[in-house]
Amino acid sequence: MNELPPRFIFNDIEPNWCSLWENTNIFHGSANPAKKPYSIVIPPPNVTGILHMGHALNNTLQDIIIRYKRMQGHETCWMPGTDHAGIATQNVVERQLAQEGKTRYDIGREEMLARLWKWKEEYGGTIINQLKKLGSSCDWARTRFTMDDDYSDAVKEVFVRLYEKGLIYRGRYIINWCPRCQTALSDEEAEHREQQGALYYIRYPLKNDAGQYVIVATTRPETMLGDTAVAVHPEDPRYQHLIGQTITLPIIKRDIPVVADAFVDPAFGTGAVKVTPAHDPNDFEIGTRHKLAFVNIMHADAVLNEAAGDFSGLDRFEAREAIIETLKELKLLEKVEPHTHAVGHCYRCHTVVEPYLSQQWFVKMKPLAEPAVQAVREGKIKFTPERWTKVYLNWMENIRDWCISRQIWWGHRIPVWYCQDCEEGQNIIVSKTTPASCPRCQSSRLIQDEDVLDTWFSSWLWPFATFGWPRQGETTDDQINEVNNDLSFFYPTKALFTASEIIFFWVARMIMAGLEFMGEIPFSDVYIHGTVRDAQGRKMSKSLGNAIDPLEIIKEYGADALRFSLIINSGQDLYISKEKFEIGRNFANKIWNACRLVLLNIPPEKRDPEFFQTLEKEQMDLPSRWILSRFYTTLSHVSQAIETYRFSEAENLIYEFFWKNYCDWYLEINKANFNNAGISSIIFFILEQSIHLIHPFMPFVTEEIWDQIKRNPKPLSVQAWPGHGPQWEDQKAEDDMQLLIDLITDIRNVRAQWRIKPQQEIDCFLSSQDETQTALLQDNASLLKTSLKIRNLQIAESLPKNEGNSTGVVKNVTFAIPLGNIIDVHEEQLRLQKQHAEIEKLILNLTKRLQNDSFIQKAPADVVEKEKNRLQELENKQQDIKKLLASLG
RNA sequence: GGGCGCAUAGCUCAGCCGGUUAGAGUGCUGCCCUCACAUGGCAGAGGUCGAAGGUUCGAGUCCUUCUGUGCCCACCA
Repeated sequence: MNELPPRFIFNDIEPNWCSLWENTNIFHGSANPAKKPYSIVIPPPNVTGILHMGHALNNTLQDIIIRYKRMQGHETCWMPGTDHAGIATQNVVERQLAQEGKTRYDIGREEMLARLWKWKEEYGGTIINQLKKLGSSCDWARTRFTMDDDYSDAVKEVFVRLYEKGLIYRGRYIINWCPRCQTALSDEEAEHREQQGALYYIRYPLKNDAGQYVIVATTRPETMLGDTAVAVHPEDPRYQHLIGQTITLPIIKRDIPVVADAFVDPAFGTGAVKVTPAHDPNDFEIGTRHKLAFVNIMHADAVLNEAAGDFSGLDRFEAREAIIETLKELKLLEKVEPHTHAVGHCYRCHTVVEPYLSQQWFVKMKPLAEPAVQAVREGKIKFTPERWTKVYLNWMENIRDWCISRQIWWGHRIPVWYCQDCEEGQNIIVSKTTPASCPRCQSSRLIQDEDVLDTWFSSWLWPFATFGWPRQGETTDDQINEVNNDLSFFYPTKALFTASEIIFFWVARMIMAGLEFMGEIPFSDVYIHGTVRDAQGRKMSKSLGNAIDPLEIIKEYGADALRFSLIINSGQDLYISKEKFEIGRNFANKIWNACRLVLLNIPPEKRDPEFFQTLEKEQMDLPSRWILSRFYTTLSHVSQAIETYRFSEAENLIYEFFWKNYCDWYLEINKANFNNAGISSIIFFILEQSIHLIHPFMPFVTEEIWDQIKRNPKPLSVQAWPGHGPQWEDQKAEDDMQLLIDLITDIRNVRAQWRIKPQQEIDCFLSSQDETQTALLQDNASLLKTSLKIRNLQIAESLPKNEGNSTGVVKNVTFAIPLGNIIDVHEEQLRLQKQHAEIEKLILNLTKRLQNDSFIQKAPADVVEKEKNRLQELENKQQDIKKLLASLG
């Protein structure tokens, strides 16, 4: 045991535990009717992902609770895996291609998919390995990918079922289009950011009234090339005469009508709106209502097309400039006002998205949302913190249809075929497998839809597709049976941990899918943790260069340090700088060194954590009764905190107990008492139990210590959580010990004040009017003597005459330290006077309160009682201080 | 434009149901390299709990308004 180093060498130790845990498969869970299930599913990181602080926080939280539940004897399963991340992954491989000077169209779909899979095989495991380094106790053997064969099967099954139910439809609508990725995006995938733009006021001349014009205002003047009407509010008095008139659209010279539509807000701009049905969602509505023409002026890459006349070939932003110039020349630009507005950006490549008219597949959301709203309203699913409930409900109640088709190649291809020999609109075949012929006309000229599904259309099945759905019940072979058991055993899962940004993308949709396909909620608790930011409050990002790499922290401070530090700061959003991780590093080191002290002083044959339990509690000394009480109250508070998802509080309790109680007091007091069988039994017991308590938070250092202790061949990860010990909880012991601690602290203060050398011994007189207190002091005389380096300790009814004593009062105990001529009487007086004044103030306030009839009548009796006792105590103390002052002369 | 947070020691934050003298970490000051740990020990200084009202016997804690700050949602072109 002598080779235990004085530092916790995490770099050597952590990888060993990672591989041992994984190789022994101890985190594997399977249907086990003898135990209660506890399951969570990981929010699958993108295969393109590399571990950032958000992942580290998210996964540490999950690991804490799953380790805790595992130790409590649940059959646990933490399902790991990755998400194929359609657009993100395709972008990565497209960038590789670009270096070869190629695009995906150059190499074709098949070759591109081959490259994508190759990339996935090569790099897709990166983040999983990084999660392992964190200590995540996932059921690694189960690791799933959202494009695994059976997972794809689930996705197709879902598409077919929804289609057959009439909840999936195809249609031409305005969607968010990313001109760079050249695909449709859902509303959630368009991130709106405030931007400084301009509002352009343009004159639109009336056709039959030379010189007259209407002024319209727009932020995107280039879209005027696609205008097919001008709209005004039907009751706007300014424009009554215009309704039904014709306008000649400048530049393009198209005749367009003025229509009346209640959508128009008369207060905004000029109250007249240009209508571009093919390039704006509202205009699309107006266009539909008034049967206007839909003129698309852009190619898929946002370059203007032939419909733009002279401007065709220009990019949309170039066209904007050109149009403005032209309008100026034509004297049709009335004015330009600065205008800030929210502009949508692609959440993957940050290009400004274009509202674009195209044919896409949609999911009708209202019918799915209703039960999902219900489940949350009825409290079947609870959000923590609770306030996110409202955010969820608000979104769900205003939910819009979900555009699920993407014009990319990496993903689940839409299971739809079009018959070339059937009429448009009647030619759709939806099928899980490739159909041989058209069921209507038997033609075999079928073409599969080119598009793939939104990545989230597979992610939303994660809680049950990962457990084998939908093969459940389809066959009876043994392997499938096991799958079936897993699904019914582990579904629904218990808790979901994620960040607030993901509520709409994923959480809400999983709830809908769970209810729709499993008939049951996917999880009962949703824990929303804070965002990790840098010290200035900015989001951590690679482009800002302010990111702290969790892997760097693991290398420098250890995974335990990373985990502990993140969690202790996780009460709200986290503002992280490197120094924040020192607390975890220092604590891990402290635990390690406490272990060294204990192991170096108690040889293996003498390690007996059961021995003390054969002793009568009354025979134990105060510090022992105190530390046992502290341990068991801490244990129950920590358990409670974890159960209610108050993780930072749990860590605070542990930190306080282990460091401040166990190390600073119990071990310090008993350093010389290792040969006492009772004491060393307790020292060992508390150490051993503490590492159980700490293990979910800091698995590596505790596992290593457990290994050093060698009490049981199985890893600490699968040991039992400590049982409760109400018989050891002892408030009296805690109070008594606190008195001694306060007394010792005060006397040390005196030593420090008068510059008494640490090694110098002193004499000390103690006195108390209270018999039980006197007894307490006498019983613990040796503790006081060693803690304070006291040569002669005298406990008497009164203090000796003051001849150069420094004195003080703690509760009802007075003390005097004879120091002779080093005492400056004046300073000593000042110190006591200051104390006296403080107490005077307290007494005054308290007396006032106790004299208030309302307080006596209305406050609870125990509060009044407490206050009375406190007043009594303060008055005694004041008397004591007066005496001490008098003795100074 | 709506909605939601946050504001407590120099800094970062705890403070659950309103009830003793508001806590911790870090930083700062002083003393200690005492044979587990200087990533340590002991002791200390430091707060009118953002502002103003209100409810209450009693408010950091509940209510209202305001100020500052952060986030989310939204089809005012």
